[in-house]
Order: sequence, then C-alpha cells, then structure tokens
Amino acid sequence: MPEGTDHSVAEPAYVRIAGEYARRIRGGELPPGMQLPSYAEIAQQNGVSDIVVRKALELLQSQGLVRSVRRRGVFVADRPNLVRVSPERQLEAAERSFQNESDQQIQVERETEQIPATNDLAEALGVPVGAEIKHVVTRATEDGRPISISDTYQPLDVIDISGADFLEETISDKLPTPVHAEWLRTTPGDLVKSVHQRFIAADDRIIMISDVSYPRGRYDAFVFRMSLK
Amino acid sequence: MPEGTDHSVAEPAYVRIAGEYARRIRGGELPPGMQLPSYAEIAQQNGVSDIVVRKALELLQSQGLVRSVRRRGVFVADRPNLVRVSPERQLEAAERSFQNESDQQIQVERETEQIPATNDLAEALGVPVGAEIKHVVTRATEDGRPISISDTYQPLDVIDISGADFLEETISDKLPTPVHAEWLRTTPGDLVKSVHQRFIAADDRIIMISDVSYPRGRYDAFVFRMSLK
DNA sequence: AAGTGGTCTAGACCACGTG
DNA sequence: ACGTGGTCTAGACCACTTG
Repeated sequence: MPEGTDHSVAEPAYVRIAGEYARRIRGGELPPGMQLPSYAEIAQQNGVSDIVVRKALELLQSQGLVRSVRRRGVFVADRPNLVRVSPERQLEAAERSFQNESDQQIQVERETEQIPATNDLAEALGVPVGAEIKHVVTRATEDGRPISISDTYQPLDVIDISGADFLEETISDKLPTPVHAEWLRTTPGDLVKSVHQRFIAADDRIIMISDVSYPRGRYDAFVFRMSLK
Repeated sequence: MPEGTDHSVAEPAYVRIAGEYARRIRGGELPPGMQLPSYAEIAQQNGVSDIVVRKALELLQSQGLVRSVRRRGVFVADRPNLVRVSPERQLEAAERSFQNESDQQIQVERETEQIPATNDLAEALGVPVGAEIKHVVTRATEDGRPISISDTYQPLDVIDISGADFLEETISDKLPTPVHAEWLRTTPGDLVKSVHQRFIAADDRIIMISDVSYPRGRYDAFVFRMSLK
C-alpha cells in the first residue's frame, strides 16, 4: 500500500485517466483506428497498477470511445453515428440507415423462415400460440466485419409494413442473445446496443416487431431526426 | 490459484452470475427497490471472490438493472422507461415527458441567465463569439431525488421554439459535466444518459440547443414513439 | 462495532497473435 | 518466445451508514 496516496475522494485515478483519453480522442489527437499503449505502458506512465488502467479503459469502452481486441490491443473506435430518421425515411431499407458510410462496402443478407409462434412471440404479436409467423434474420457487414443483426417477426397475413401507423422504438443496452453475440463476434459479457421496434396499426394491431443488435463501441451515439411540422 | 478450475472460455463466472440476476430481476422475482445480498454473500454463494461479484454487478448496473448506493448496498432499480414522443407531443413541457410517473411528485425548477457565447456555443448556435445568449438550467426531482438536469441555450431573439421545423436528438453515454454530476449526485466515474437536442428552422438556423443528463440506472431504456402517417 | 461499497495493489494463469 | 488482453485471487485501506 503506497503511503501518502491521495484518497481524497473527488476523482479516482481511473476516472482521471479515462478523462484524459476521452479528451484526446474527442479532440482528434488520437484518430480512429489508432492503437492505444498497452495496459502495462499506460499504468507505468501514470504510476498506477494495471487494474486501474483496466477500469479506465472499461469506462471508455462503455462510452463507445475505444474497442479492445483480445490479444492485440485497444484501439480508438471508428465512431460514425447511427442515425435513425423519422418518419419519412424510416421505412427505407436497412442499408440506408447509416450515415457517413457511403464509401464503405455494406453488405446485407437476409434469411426467411416460417415458424410457429412461441409464447413470447404470440403475446408480442397478438396471435395465438403456435400460429405460423414469418421470421426474417437480417445481417449486415461492412468490409466483411459484422455491424448488425436483427430478428424480425410478422404474422403471415402481413405483406409489408405500409399498414403501420405508428412506430415505437426502444433503445437499451443488453447482453445479446447467443445468436446475435456469435454474429457480432462479441466477447462474453460484452453488452450490445439493442433497438426493439414495434410497428403498430391504427387499430393497435402489431404489424411487425424487430430486434436489432449493434456492437457497442461501433456507434458513438444514436441520433433521431424528426420533422416537427 | 484453485486447481482444476474450468477456464474454458465460453462463459466467465461474472457473466453467469450477472445473467442469473438479470433473469430474476426481469422476471419480477426481485422487485424494484429490493436490496441484493452484499458482495461477500453473493461471492460465497457462488464460490467466487468478491471481485467477480463486483464485475457481475457492474454489468447489471450498465444495463440499468440495479443501482448501488455507497455504504448501503445494491438495489434493484426502479425502471420506468423514459419515453420520448415525436413529433406532436415533443414540445410539451419537460414534466410531460415522463411515463408511468403520474402519481409521483415531480418538481421542476428553472434558472435563467444571460451570458456571452463561448466559442463552442457560438459555433453550435451559429452566432458570433461573445454574443449574448439565453441560458436556462432546468432541474427535475421526484420526491426530492434528482432525476434530470439540462442546459438550454438560445439566441436572444428567439421567443419560443415554435419556429423550429426539425428536431435532432443525439443519445449517448457520457461522463457528466461537474455541474450535472453534482445535481444528480452521481459517484465520480458514473456515466449518465445524455440527450443532446437541436431545434432547427427550415433555413437551417439553430433555434435552440439543449443538453440533458439522466442518471444511468434510473431509466431502463429510451423509447421513441413516432407517427408514420 | 460491524458491515458496506469504492478503490487499489501485487501477483497469477490462460489462450491467442505477432514477430 | 514474448506480449497482449481477459479472468481471477487474496488482501488492504477508506469513509461512511446502520444497528
């Protein structure tokens, strides 16, 4: 135990270190893709143990500022904003939901199957348990790297979502389903940004529900644009 | 080092423990406000050291499922959704943005001042540096407990925001400003949910900008409702 | 006085990537 | 062979709350 260490509450070492890196990243001094020094190095530079550095970088990771790659290092995150637009462009294809990625190679693949509704799905969609429903899995990659995966469910009699009058989106941080985790190649324990969508008709019928997962650390923030008039 | 421990990648102990509690909380077995066992107890029950338990509960905290109170314990979070509605009700007063809280005592206080625009503010609002602008601080409490604080800035010639044609909202997790942290009484290092708003006129003039902070762990998720027609 | 969560140390093993 | 990040242990001090 270091004697005379300042434990005067206010600002723990890991917060200070995280703050410094956050500033340098936001200021552009550390550009996207740049590798950070190793834990050991940062620890030495700041005169703390490596576990403090780990906490600091965890903090940065939960802000989406860095991503750590096992056995390789910690890197400044590419940080395009994920932009969601409402309502007029909301219904465009998934590929269009991304901003600042026009140069990138974004590939989207879909798989469709027909399944009987589980209890949860039946309740969510308002259909009888066991009723056949349509399930679409959509996976997107950029330059071969996975950037999103979604499960979409709808009753068989729904042709498209033009019958929807309202859209409700719920954003949260979650542990991904095993299937989503595998596709996004997240480390066990990594949270993902989850967007749950419900397309609702005027008679409150649920037209479609969708669960989308995005890797944390890929997107800096979610942006919603909406017309007020 | 315990010999024969299974370090077979797949699922670290802290993820397993976090998952168990997440399930029990989501399932209602552990109701909002209930105190969890102490680190030491959970550690003993699961045959791990307390640091593993800490990581597990950190994971729950970053999902907004629990909140930890220093020197008292860890509690299941009250988890009303923060609902944001677009566009028709978007412009209502802040008090109206909350759902399922109608019984609660929500108090809102405002402070207004006039300040010269800093570089950042001038750029954000599109006014000359040093131009006088209006700054409003809004603080909300529920039963005396702080639940949000915001800084709102607008040029002096803007009377209200009815002149705005578009609203852009950016949601992210951030380290709060010192003022916000103090009001929300967050522990140093705690992230907050930050909503940055820009009210934009048809001629791209910025009518108003606003930075709102919400304590993490108070809100389960952000919900956006929008009309599609 | 006992218990709590928050911070920090020093040290260990693992599996994998790189040189 | 070495370095990396990921996981985990055992132990310590602090400042505060609770009974």
